[in-house]
Amino acid sequence: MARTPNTEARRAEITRALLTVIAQHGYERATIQSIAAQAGLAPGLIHYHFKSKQEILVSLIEMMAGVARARYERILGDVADPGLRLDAYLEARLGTGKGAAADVVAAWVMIGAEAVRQEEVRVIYGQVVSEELALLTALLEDCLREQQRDTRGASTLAAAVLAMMEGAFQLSSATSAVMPVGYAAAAAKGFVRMSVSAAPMARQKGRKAK
Amino acid sequence: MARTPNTEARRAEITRALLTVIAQHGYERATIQSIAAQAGLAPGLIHYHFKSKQEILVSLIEMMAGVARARYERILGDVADPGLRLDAYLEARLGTGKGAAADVVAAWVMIGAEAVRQEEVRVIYGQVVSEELALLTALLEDCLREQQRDTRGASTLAAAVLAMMEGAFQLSSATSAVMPVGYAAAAAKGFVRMSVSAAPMARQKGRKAK
Amino acid sequence: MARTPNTEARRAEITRALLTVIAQHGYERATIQSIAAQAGLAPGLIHYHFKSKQEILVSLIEMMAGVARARYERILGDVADPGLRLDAYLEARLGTGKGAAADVVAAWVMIGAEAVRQEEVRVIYGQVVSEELALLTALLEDCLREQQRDTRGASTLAAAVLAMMEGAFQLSSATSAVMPVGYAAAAAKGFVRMSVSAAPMARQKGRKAK
Amino acid sequence: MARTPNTEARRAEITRALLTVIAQHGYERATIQSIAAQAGLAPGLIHYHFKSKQEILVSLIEMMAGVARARYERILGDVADPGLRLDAYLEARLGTGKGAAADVVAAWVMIGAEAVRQEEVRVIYGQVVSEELALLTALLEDCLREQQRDTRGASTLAAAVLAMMEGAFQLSSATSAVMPVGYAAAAAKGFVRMSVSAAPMARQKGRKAK
DNA sequence: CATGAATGAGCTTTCATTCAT
DNA sequence: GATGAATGAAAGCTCATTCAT
Repeated sequence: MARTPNTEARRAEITRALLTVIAQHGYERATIQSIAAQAGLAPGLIHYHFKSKQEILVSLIEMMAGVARARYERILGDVADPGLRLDAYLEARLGTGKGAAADVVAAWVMIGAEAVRQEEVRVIYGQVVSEELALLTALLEDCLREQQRDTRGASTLAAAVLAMMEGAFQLSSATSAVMPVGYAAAAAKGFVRMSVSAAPMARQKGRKAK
Repeated sequence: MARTPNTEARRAEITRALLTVIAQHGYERATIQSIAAQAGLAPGLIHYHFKSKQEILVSLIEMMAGVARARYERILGDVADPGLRLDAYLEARLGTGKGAAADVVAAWVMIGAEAVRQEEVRVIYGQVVSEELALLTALLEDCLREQQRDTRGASTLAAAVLAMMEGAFQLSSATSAVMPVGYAAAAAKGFVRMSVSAAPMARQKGRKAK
Repeated sequence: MARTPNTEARRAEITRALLTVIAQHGYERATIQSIAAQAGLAPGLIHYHFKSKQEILVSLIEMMAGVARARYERILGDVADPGLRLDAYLEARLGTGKGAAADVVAAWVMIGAEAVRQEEVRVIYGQVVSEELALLTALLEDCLREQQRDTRGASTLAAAVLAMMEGAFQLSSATSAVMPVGYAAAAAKGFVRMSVSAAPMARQKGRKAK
Repeated sequence: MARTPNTEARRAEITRALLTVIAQHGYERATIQSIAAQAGLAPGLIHYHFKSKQEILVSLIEMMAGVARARYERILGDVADPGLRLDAYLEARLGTGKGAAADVVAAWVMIGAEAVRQEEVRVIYGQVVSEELALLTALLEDCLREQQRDTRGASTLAAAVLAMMEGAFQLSSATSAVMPVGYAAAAAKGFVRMSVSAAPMARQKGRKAK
């Protein structure tokens, strides 16, 4: 008798539409009209499912974080060797498959810019970055530990790798043909490998440094 | 009754005002009114000196590029040793002095986002990035050459370092207290040093590789 | 499969919900959604039972008039003495029990404002006011007649008392702690008593003045 | 060289336009477009001179309060006798001259309704009502004192008279031809006169009751 | 050159009403 | 009867740009 709710599906559609539009025009220029057009919906419907435009943005960030999380779990579940796991991670993030997801990358860059000036976005963006940093730090610690090296530099190293990734996204989105193709994944892998090899050995008889 | 033309000075004032405003609010939200207020000028005067808001943005990018260029020439003029020159460069870009110029960094991040969606901005932004890439490549080649190493990987390495720099700007502007402090300069220096050391030796009697 | 029609009950629920919402937000801001929420019903149901939002307002005015009418009949039925009847009426309208019905008073004030600008509301509101005026006039005439006084000033006097009542509603709804507490009932009673006492005596042998 | 500011004049024009529109349509339906049209201005100009629609309303209330204040000072300055001053006041507020200012009365009624639901409006409205109450109380105290009567009931009496005035405004705006014409001024005068005469005498040898 | 008012298009958001289920 | 999604026409507000003074 009653109508079946479809809010979750609609919210997902609208969120996806924002991703597409934001990748091309940025958040400010992603008008409700354009989001609705992209989703094939009436403009008024957007605000039926979302209280504000900002809320769609929050939903998008959460969606992207969720997708990334799921992907890593899948990828990392298949590989046991720490070095290979790290390579797989970097490949997944920076590798050539990226071409298929240019709009995801561009959208992420736009979200990063929005985080600079909007408190609420900054908080959520910071959480996602934190999570990523923690994941990367853990992967690096595994590599270091395998080689009986001191793990204390892991988080700094992770931050540098994360910066390289974010910068690669930025430059690939904002410049055309300026940057050498495919440099990022190789460079990041090399950076990590060299850094791990250069890390000091853990103290012989000590337990893990706290 | 002849007036001293002050157009150039006014343009510079307005351009600097845009830098301040854009760092806080982004380009879209940097209204003519707010730029004028920041510069202490009447709103109507802005469009006397600039044809459009976009033109101020272009002027800002050029100003930032010019300032950077001047600074590097000064810094690099004092140092002869290639390794030290590179260190000086990275320190200047990523070092602790950056705190004093947080708004410059934030403005640059905003400009980068604007480049994603505006053709004209993208072109100029790309030129600046290209220049930076060329400078960094040259610095790296000097280092490699000094150690009789093959210089062919220089531009790829430069791209990776540039990405790390841009990413560090982004993350420092968009997150608070998420990233370890001061990681970027040290990491970039280490990355460069290791990469140079790991580069293959140039062929002994060969001419420069084409 | 025959359903028990519950339209009348539903209409009453919705009408009561409008009273609550209108008291807080006024008629314009009393959205269908908020009325439905207040009534615990689905939004779509409102327009099943009412053709338009305006129709709910009309229903509310009629309901309030009906409630008032029923109350007066009950109150006035118990008292025989004209002076006491008038006092009972004024007490019922302006007395301290009013606190319990602050939302009824506020809603009535909002309806009064709506009457200023909507022809249809004005007509119904005018009918209710007319009825009240007639009732009050009759009560006053009884008092005057009991003291063998001329009843011709009754309707003017009634109008003044009605104005005082409406104004007291307005001021109690729109100001906090500005007006002395409980002034209205006492003042109105005093006004009426003095006015009745001051009215000229009816001509001895005359029939009732028409 | 510079353009002469005309903001104050424009603000006054816009405020006057709101008065006219609000009298006909209420505050909610007084759209920026309609206010601009009434004032003969471009819609965008409204928000150049006022930050928000609400701010125009505040300006209107202040203007009305100012006008009333000025009028009373003029009227009351000419008359010395307390009883005549009170009559002059009531005549000015409720008398037949009111017809010329029907829109002022209607606007005031609409503002009163707005005060019920908007905190900010309620505060300002309350201040104006307070002022009026104080003025009326002072006038009444003068009358009572002249007759050596106790002045303690003045503020309650003033409140009742004020309520009668506000109610008369309401009923004259919201009903057509329901209320007897011109009842209000006469009734209020009578009410006041009787009340003053009925007030207890001040204690013989006492100084003025505090 | 300088000023500040003026313009109008476009934005997000609200909402009465309709309708498929 | 009942539900909740869908629609589209405003609404208030912002703002780059223009222009009279």
